[in-house]
Amino acid sequence: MANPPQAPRGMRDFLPDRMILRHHVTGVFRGVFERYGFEPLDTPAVEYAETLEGKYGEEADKLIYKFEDRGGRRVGLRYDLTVPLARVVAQYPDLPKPFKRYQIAPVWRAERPQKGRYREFWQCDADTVGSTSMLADAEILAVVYTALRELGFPQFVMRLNNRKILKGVAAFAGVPEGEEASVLRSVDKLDKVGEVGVRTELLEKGFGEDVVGRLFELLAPEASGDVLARLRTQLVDNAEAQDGIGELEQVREYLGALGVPEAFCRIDLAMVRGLDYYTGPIFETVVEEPRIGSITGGGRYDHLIGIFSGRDIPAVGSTLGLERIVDVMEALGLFPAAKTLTRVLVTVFDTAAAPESLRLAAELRAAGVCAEVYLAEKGGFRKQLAYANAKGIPLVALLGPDEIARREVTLRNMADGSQESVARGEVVGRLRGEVVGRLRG
RNA sequence: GUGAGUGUAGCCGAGAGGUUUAAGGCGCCAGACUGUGGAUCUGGAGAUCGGGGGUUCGAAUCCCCUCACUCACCCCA
Repeated sequence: MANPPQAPRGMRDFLPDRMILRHHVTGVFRGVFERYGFEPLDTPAVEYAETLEGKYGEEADKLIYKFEDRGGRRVGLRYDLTVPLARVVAQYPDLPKPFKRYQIAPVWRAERPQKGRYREFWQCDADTVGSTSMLADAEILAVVYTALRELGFPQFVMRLNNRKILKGVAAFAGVPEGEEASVLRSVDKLDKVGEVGVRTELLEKGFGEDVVGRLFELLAPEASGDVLARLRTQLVDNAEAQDGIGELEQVREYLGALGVPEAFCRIDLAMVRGLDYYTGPIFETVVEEPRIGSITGGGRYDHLIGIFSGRDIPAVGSTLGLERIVDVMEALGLFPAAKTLTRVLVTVFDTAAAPESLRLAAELRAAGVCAEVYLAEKGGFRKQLAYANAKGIPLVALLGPDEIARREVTLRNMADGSQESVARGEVVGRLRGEVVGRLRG
């Protein structure tokens, strides 16, 4: 083993026990997406490089996996699911609008791997294309809320902000033209490094005391009262900011009507999001424990599709980060223990008895029960029970010469070792309740 | 891309230049228990100490390079 085989850096294998958890999560997401009327879409892992480039921002562009195909064409692995969606919408102009799609698929980023961040990871996106209404934005947030709640998350915070407000804040503070992004990047770290940390960083970047001071006049967390009402008066002269404030007020109202409790949302003026293409409301979800960064992220991007089609089409959406969500759920113990989906192991006593075992397994499967046959004609029940135990299969159907002669099956419960004899004809009826298509809680 | 740390059997992990023919635990295999798992006992297999080069009479132990992993920065799910 001079050169042990391994998966590429930052990319991982998912063994069955892991895949069961991931399927559980994506299954819940798919159900929620479809319940809200989003339809499935898939796109290639590879896009032409020019499709991907110049959409995310200067820093992010460097993290796109790029290479040449056999024909010398510059291509790249998709960096997210939003840009491919924009491409699709531009390419198929006849899609009825609003177009609501979801996509659950891997994306790639050539970053240095770290806690909660991988080079290959899955995003679960829901986006609405063709509506400028805040109904669409609120719906996206409701989808995120519903999905996380359905997974069993007891608490999380969806942070809301608006790019239009951020622009207004920068203007109010007197941030020089073209320096807004730099300022906002620092502001984004507020919850991480604190006000002092952000002030220090901004001063180090060369911004004046007055600029930084005015910035924090606006960013000051509320002692009481309403952030948006306060901003209304502070940014009274900035039409765009007023617009953004109005949007958030509307989102807030709709969210209430959609049944999303206020405790799960927070207007957070210091939340920025890194991607360039956002134009209006932006959102992300964080959990207190464990600290792992955001588990969802999204926002409105009214000009992205126009880059491809020449005609702007408004859009809004959010992504749910599969690996981070799985990581958090594990840390929180939100997964029921399950190493396998198989509910019953049917034993094979010997060559002569094997057909009986196969017949039983076939009947169980036809009834929808996940059933496995032990794949050897010898070895004894000892080995077969040890196998069931190791795999975590909860039930074993023992089928030896005695049972076959008596037209019975011995059902053994692996959890407590209890056994009972069941008439051969009643076994399937007895186990029908064991139908499983997914992880059970 | 920048910085720091780690790398010893499938996994965890002692050893820190010379009785190391490299502990121990988990797991694995076999037997006690030839129709019954998870407990216990006994025995067994499995490592040229990430890879390459160097220093030395002697290297898992020191130096250099390289690869991988972890953490932080940047950025982000």
